[in-house]
Amino acid sequence: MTTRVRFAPSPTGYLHIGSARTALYNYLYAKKTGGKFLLRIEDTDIARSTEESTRSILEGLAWLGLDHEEEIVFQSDNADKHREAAKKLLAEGKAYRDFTPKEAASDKTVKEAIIERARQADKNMRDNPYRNLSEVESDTRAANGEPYAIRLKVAESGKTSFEDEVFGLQERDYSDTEDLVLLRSDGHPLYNLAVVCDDIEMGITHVIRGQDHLTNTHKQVLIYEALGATPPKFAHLPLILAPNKGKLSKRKHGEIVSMTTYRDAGFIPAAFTNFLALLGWSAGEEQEIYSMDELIEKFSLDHIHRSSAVFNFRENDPRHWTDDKALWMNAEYIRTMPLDELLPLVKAELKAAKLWREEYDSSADFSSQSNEAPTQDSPPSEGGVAAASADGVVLSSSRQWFERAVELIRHRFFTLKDFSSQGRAYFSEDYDFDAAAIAKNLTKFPDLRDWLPELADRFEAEFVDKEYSEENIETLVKAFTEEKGTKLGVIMNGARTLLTGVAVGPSMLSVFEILGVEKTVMRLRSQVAWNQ
RNA sequence: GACCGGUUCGUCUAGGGGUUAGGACACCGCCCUUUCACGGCGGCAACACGGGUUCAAAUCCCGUACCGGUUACCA
Repeated sequence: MTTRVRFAPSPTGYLHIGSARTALYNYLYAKKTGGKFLLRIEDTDIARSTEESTRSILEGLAWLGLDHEEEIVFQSDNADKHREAAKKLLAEGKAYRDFTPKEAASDKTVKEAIIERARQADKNMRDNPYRNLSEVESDTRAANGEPYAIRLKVAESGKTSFEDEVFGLQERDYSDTEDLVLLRSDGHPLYNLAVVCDDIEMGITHVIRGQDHLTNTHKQVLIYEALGATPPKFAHLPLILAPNKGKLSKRKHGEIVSMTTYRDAGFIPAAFTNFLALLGWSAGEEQEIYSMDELIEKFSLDHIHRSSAVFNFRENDPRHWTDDKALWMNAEYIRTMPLDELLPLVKAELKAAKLWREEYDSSADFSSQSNEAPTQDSPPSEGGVAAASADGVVLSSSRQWFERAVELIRHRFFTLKDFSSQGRAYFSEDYDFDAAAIAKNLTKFPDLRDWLPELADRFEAEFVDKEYSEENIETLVKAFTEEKGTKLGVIMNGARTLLTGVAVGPSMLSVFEILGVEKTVMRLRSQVAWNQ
């Protein structure tokens, strides 16, 4: 039997990080077993479900690359079938009509009422006066138009049990389970009934979902039994907690738990997926970087943890605004993933920041050069820019230049956003100067105000016909430094600040070279930073 | 309250009767270097507590504490 799993979010908000992980585990399990990963939107709560949420969730899944198979099932479309099932159970005497008037209450008071009720000691779950109403009276009252809900008639004694793939044997005494409502008095089916009916209908073999459904599962097992269906296998996932080990909620933690936040913050889907996979599961080895294929290969339900994980972040700390490990992993992907996979992502980021130039896509002005991306091993000084600049042309707009620039600057970046912020100076003349960099590298050495423009003159004169290579640049700058009787670092860091606007980055020789002599000269002469 | 579940460095985790309790992130230090959030080396840091079982317990059992989930005509 091929496995069929489903991710079944309720569309009441964006895709939550915990939901995303649930979706991922379902996906991994499906792929691992050669089964199918299905999607069902649980929109039976008409009041709270929105189309926008559905769209947002779909977007989140697409971003993560968790593509579902078959048609999306909208639970509300199956309401008739759910009603039928409830009626069938009613007819078979496995459920009964409850004529207790529905209490009109807002969400808030409902929650309070639950807590209130919970305070009371052991209540009898079978004390509903309508539980044993005669069939005749029940039918009569219904025929008279009296509103009623349909409740499952849970047996007086016995217990439900199922073997959870993660938590092991689960048992619950019937006396701890109330006669749950299957159908509301307004005729709308309730979650537990809808889930069971749909899972049966969709042929779901494994239900993989959050631990918060563990007690629901007992109720659902009861419904399966009443319906005469065999329950699927269940695997409950530990929860993801906030740093204070409390609930990680949309309300309290806002953006930090939304997938769109990570997409918009410049995360790489593969990196985030990798991070998520390790939050509650481990292959039992020391490897931490896994491609999707590796995750699929190594994933198994029995290595899912039983204890919840903390999603660690520090509020009001820009450097640790989200889980450090997620940040690290994203950086790791940015600096080590194959360049040709990174390039399109950088392109998208630059496009969004209006820094993209179509020339970066064409190799037209490099007819004699190969299209292959430079590897980390190949020294940059042998590349096309140097060769091209020998003709006195600065080709800072070609495909090859773009590839080299990305390769050069990616090593210190954490997110894709860094390419358009910290790395902005590589792609635009309109970049900002970091105040700390100015203070540390410029104003501390007032002489630089004269020296750097002077250095610009040297560059201009020297590289009229000489190759603009790192080697030649180094010779020139070193000579200049000695002449001024200062340290190389003073000149280099001053230049770095003017050329890139920031205090960190790759080797300055590479920076000079990648920017080309024209921009170098122009920026060394600029007084903009000095006037800030 | 009741029912259920959990507890290994700050965080993610490995280990499931005999380990100097391993790795990763974060943090700190040193090195490299023209700076640096790259890289290299190193350091700090954990078995919740109390009883048992056993020659031996982080590991098995019981209890306690703490944390979490559920307890809706929400999902």
